[in-house]
Amino acid sequence: MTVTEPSMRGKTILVVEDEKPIRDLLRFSLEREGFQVEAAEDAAAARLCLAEQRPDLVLIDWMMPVTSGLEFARELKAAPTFADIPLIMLTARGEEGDKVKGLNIGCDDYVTKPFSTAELVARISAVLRRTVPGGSDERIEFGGIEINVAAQRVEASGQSINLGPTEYRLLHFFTSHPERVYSREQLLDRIWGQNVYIEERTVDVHIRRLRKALAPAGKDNLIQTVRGTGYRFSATPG
Amino acid sequence: MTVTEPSMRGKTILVVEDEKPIRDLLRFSLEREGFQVEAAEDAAAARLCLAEQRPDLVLIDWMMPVTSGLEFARELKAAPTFADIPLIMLTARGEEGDKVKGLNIGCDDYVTKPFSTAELVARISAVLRRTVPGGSDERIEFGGIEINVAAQRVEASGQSINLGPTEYRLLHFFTSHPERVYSREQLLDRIWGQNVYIEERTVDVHIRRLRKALAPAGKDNLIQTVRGTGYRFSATPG
DNA sequence: GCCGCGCTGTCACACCACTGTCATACTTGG
DNA sequence: CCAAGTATGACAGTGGTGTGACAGCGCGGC
Repeated sequence: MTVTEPSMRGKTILVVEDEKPIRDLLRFSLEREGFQVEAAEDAAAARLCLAEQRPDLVLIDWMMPVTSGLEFARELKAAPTFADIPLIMLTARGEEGDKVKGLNIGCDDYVTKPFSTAELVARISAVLRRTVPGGSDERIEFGGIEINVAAQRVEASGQSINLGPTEYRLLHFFTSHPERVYSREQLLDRIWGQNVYIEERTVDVHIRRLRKALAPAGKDNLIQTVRGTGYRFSATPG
Repeated sequence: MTVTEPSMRGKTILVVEDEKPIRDLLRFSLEREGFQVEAAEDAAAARLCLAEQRPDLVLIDWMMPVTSGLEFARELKAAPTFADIPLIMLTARGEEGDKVKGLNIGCDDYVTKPFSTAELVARISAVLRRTVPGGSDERIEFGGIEINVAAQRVEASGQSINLGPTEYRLLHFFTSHPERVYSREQLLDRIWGQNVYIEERTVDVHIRRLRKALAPAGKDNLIQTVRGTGYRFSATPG
């Protein structure tokens, strides 16, 4: 029985799990649902997979030797290239809840062991569904700003723009979602990650840093403030 | 005490629940948090509500006579107009299969009964938070005024209109409820939110500000004064 | 190890758009 | 023409936003 809808089929999932039986179970269940599965037994192997192919979702076991799942998750979220890949963690019962949430990584969901494969698949589908299609494009252009995603390089009005990781991700998000208002809260969710506890005003600061970086190219006015709501990236002024 | 942040205030929630006590409890708890609540006791009534007003979120009880919650959820997600409205299901404890089916249909979260209202509100807020306004490029048009909900932008007669937050909400309300008189009190309730102590005359002032903003486009006459009653938004003069 | 550097999140302060209220002028219906 | 209802302009307070500064952190070089 395959409950997964067509849009999920062919999505690649990277499974990071040290115990072989569980790893095999996961691979079996997920492949039966039509997912493409890459499996890694530790963080090192996972890094190799990531270098080779960008998965659509990463599934990480909380308990792992050498580099723990938490550390690896943090590592992923710190890397601008991978930070926007959705993340699901496998935790043992009892580790869940406040303890996990307090740890400030931005993962998208938790599944507690023991889990039913049906629930796991359902949650994976749910996360993938709300993850917007864009992301792994080679090149993005909007309003005279050009982003070379592979090289993580930004150009505006012919000149090259130097950005910190967060500002890069902000701009990347904006250029792929223009002409829409986003609240500070939504920006935190989508750029810093879900379940991350950061002051809303911090968004303002990064907006300002991004504007400052875009100013020399005269592109800072693309970021518009919508008072009482949030920010909007748009080509038309006003 | 209201824990809900301002951005949530005024959001409309459609509650579909057949048992009256629970329905009343939900209405009470949600309204206390500043949500606008529409309640329906079965799928048929819910369809009526949907036809009249588009809610920001739908809360469906799993167990319902005639059309089950699952069926109704599926129906919603199949309709292009409503598919992007976030959905939360109320399920009985232990029905893990329900959870899975729900998530597979595309519902955004589920809450198991018995639930604490605090948890319910938290989950509703979480879902609303990550929902972008105007999910499917929603556009409202009336009498030559065009509102781009996603971008929170207004155009009239080709020119762009700049509005403050309150005027925007006013216009948004009017364009989605045209050809009908609203008293100052009703407008205060629906735009400022209930339980707010504000002079009724204040409505006049904001009406005037909105008219002023629409005047350059010649659209200020769409807002009509109904002496002794309130205001009406209408295309036909008089 | 120690240092310097870049990046991050937070704060305090300043500014100004927006808000709610009032006083006054105007309109309407009886 | 009067009384009640509404439009309008002005105004002070509020709160949302811009901005510079700063301490903590991770990292690479020395």
